[in-house]
Amino acid sequence: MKMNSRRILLVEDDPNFGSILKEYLIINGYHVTLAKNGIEGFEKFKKEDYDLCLLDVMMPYKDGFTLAKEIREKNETVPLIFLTAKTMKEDVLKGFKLGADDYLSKPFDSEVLLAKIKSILGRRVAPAELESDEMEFVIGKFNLNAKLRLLTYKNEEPVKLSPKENQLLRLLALHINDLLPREKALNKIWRDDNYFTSRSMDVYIAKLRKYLKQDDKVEILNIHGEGFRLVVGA
Amino acid sequence: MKMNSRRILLVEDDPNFGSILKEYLIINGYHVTLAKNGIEGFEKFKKEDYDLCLLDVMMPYKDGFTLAKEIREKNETVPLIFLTAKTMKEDVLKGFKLGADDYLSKPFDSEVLLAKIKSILGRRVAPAELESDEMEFVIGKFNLNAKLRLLTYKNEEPVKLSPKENQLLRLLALHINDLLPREKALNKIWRDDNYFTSRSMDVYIAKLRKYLKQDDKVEILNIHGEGFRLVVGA
DNA sequence: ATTGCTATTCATTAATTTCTCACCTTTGTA
DNA sequence: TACAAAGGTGAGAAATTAATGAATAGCAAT
Repeated sequence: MKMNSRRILLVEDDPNFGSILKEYLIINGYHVTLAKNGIEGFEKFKKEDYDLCLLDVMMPYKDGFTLAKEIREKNETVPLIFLTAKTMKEDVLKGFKLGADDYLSKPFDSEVLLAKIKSILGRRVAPAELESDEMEFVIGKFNLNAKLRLLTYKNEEPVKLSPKENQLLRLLALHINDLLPREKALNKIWRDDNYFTSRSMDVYIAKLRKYLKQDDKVEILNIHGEGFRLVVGA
Repeated sequence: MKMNSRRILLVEDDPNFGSILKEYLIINGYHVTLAKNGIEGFEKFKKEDYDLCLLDVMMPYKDGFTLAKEIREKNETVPLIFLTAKTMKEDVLKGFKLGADDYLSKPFDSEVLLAKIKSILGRRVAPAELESDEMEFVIGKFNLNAKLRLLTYKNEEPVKLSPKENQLLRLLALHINDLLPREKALNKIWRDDNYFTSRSMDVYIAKLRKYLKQDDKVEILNIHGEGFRLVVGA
């Protein structure tokens, strides 16, 4: 499929419509979190970074506008698209005032929604991706270019890293000499946390250790039950 | 009221509707140029820079889509909003593919239009994101003249490139030695991003590699899952 | 209608990446 | 010490993504 994986927060109280829409968006390469009301929506929004929010307007407990206002307080720029049953002009204008990027009346065509999402995300510069956009690291005698996924030892030929190897090493480098909690890496890179993904991560640690073996000042230590630590000795 | 009088090109064949809309936008602080058909619209577009284009779809001589295509050839980023009487899904999708930022069905509410215009102009990104207009490149022993679409090796006869070949090679050259993300190329050149356009791009990469084969210091490398990299060796 | 160029689609094959599992070692703790 | 949980690692299988020739479709200008 696509590595696209922009994160979308979908807040929709109708469980049927919500899960169908969620599926549709997932099929089209997005990473979707579904919340079934405004309260839950705001909780999820605070927990993770999203590239776009799709908000139903009519919801119990907390309507889409109130939610939008709260989201705007936390984040000035995240694009918002409102979904609404009725097409009332006042509502539309209210939505735009809250910083909506678009407005769709239900029932709407899913392809049109997709086109709008693409249009909005397409012209964004940097998505709410990683905590830092640092892409070059010095790790002992190694040099990591995370953008090109190249690991270079001294002046030798660079080694090509796979996406996962690259992300993991970059994350370790961001925490250099410090603990990188297992859970954090699993959430950031695998976006999932179960027995198998955890083992998968161990496999990647093994691969990285093999790459880093050339410089014996550099090693990846395990902290039992906690995570890993990339250390660069004196 | 507003000191940053943004320029809007309005192309609308109905003179009544056109001038009313024009007035309305002017009252709201925009600088508006009205063209009464596609031909005239394109003439005006070439003459001046605009911040946004409002295009009627159904027009005599030259419809809004054709005009949009021509505008896109000149300018990859200017926001386009289509105005249309009929709301046909195919039309909407076609519009988005041409790089529409939005789509409004007549009759629409002028305040809604205004809100959308504000929304679109408000989130425009800084010039950093604006592509350079560089048209001549040195790529190892090759020379690319992107304006004339000619690729020359040393002093040999230039090879004529097709439009797509040319755009792709130019984009690679703009990112020379650096990553050109697949998605970026697909959005810029194909304005769409699906399995088939992606394969199509691969085909073009193959063609370019064939052209560039003469200089073995020049190659297009793939970064699996990310994109391509035009490298010029030492 | 025909030609010529351009672009897309398709079919294969190849390369890369990720996941899973088996079996072994280490660590923490009762 | 002994047991359970956590970690280390090699070896494929499974899935994804890319390379590329060839057929097909589109389109503008004879």
